[in-house]
Amino acid sequence: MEGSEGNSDAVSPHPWQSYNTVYTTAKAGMEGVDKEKVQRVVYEMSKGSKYFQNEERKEAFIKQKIDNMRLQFSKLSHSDLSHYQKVAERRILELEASRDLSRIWLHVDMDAFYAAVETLSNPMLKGKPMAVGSMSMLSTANYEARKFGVRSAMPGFIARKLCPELILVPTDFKKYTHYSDLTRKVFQRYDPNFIAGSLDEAYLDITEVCRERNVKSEEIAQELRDSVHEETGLTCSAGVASNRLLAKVCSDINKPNGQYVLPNDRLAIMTFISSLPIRKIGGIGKVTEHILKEVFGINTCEQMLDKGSYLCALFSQSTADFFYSVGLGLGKTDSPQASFRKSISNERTFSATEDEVLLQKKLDKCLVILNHKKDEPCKLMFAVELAEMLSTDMQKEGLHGRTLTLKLKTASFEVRNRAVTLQNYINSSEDILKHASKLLKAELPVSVRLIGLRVSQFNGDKSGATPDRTQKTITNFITSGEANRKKDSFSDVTDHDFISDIETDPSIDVGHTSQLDSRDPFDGNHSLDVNHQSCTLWKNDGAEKVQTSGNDAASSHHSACTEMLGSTSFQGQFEGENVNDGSNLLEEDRLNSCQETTMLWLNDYKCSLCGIELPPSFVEERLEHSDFHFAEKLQKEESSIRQTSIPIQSQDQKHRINRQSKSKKQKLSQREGRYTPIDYFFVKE
DNA sequence: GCGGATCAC
DNA sequence: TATGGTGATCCGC
Repeated sequence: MEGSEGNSDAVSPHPWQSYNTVYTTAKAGMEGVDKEKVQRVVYEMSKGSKYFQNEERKEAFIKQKIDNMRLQFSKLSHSDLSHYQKVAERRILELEASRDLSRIWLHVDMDAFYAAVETLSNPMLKGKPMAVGSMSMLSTANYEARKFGVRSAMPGFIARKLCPELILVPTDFKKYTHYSDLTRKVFQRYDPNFIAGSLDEAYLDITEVCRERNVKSEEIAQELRDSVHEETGLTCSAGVASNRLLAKVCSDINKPNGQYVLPNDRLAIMTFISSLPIRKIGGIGKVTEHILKEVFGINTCEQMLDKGSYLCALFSQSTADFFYSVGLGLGKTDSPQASFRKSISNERTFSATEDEVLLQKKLDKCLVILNHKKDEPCKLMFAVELAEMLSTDMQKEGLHGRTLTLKLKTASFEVRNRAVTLQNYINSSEDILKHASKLLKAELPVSVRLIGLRVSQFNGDKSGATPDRTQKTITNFITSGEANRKKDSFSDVTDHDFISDIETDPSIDVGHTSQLDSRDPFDGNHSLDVNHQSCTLWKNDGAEKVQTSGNDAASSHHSACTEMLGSTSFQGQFEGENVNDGSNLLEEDRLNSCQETTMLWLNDYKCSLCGIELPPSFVEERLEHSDFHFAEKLQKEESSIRQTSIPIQSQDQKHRINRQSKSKKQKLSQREGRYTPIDYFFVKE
């Protein structure tokens, strides 16, 4: 399958057309963009990269999924179809009966928020194409830049190709938080229980305001937007509708600096929904859109109802319900009290470009900490750092969890998760590290570009023990909005189970509105964002105290961590390293490494390759250091071979990856690969 | 309970 | 040179 893709690449005169990126989907500010050109540039810049290859792999997987569904689809008999037709009709009627037109929801969305804030603080940027982020990743772009096809989540180096004049501004999260706070003070005046979706958007139930002041929702929206502009200097867009799903769609319609009101009228809603592309709906992303289009020919929300019988035939009930509710324009209308986090995590991608000197400094620090930390192997450095950061974060919120998940992203962008559920609840860095190490060691050797740790199943989280709370009738399901499958869908879970945790945590006020999503996803310095990681109360001004108190500590901790993290050479260690766990399996590697060592150390303490000095007593450390050079050497050789490698080899790699991720047995066979000499390093991912 | 995938921001 | 981080949910085992 991958081979045929390669062929079509060579044959097709426009190969970029088949490279499906998310960058050309219709979004605000993308009108009039030469999509063909954007597609071509993105393709040209990506072609051949590890990232690109992984995208192709995923694409092939989705195609297979689509083929499978088509097959299932074609197998449906007439009697099947008539049966499903009845089921669908009944379901749709039930959902229709749950329609609630009594509330008025407003969705506010700041226009190009980060970019707009940066322009406020530096007026020189005004009118020029600009984006916030780095050469690796953009968080947002202003409207001048969007004209060139520059988009959020696009790597900066591709954006520069599309728009050579593009100005890149690094993220400054403190600034965005400050302005976000200002906007929220305005929101609060209209709905004290507003839902902060992220730093730059919020949902407000303006039913009461409209009623009390006897004003139209349209005027409220205009007034709110004017207030936001007056108090921040920033523009925003708003959408008003009978539920949150529709309000969100509406806020996008007249963006930027505009608004759209959809009346609380069934006919108006059905008309509005009828021609709406499904991709506009929150929860329907690239893949779902693709599947629905390719398998059922569904492009608009209305068609969700037309093809209702197929949907309930091939999807689960909850998924089909979601699709139907989209077709009917139904959404959440309730005001959730609070939502509690269900997991906490920490992950880091290692930069591939690392200065040699910097690298050495890191290694030195590694050794210091290594010594301090007793016997922790050097290559678990990343895990050490992550565990410490995670533990710190957990302690800030008084969280204890019993499930630990290790996330790895290999050099070929394949993502793997490995989890354990423990008897006891943990939150110390030592405990986290102990179990993370086990999980990690079981995966070695592997070349990784990212490591992540996540803890879930918190002490006091009884959601699994009270399934009756989440088991609802179909009517409840829709009216409470769970059919939307969106993040606060469990907001109706009562909070009595969490009280013990909350009360012991000084940083959390009872009755708070949580903002789990407020962390800046793109900010390299995101650790600064302590306040948004914990639950913040917007009903109280006390939240601000929490913010400032956490920042400094996190900041200094972070800077120490970033210096530690991220180097190609360390990645190499994950491949060629020798874990000091006494395992016989590893002994051979260790011997090899010792031979290297004797060649390496001058007068028993000075490295002949880089000059670092490690006292004779630092036996383990010197061994690790040797491994480092050894891995480095291997990697250099590997990359030089890869540069001249032929496509067949990468095919081979893919097969190995696929096999290996299939079962645990395969993982064992991979481990046996340790006995294979050098060329082993060239074929694994 | 685990792991892969999808989605949002 | 170079394609992120955090959290949630669903599905199939």
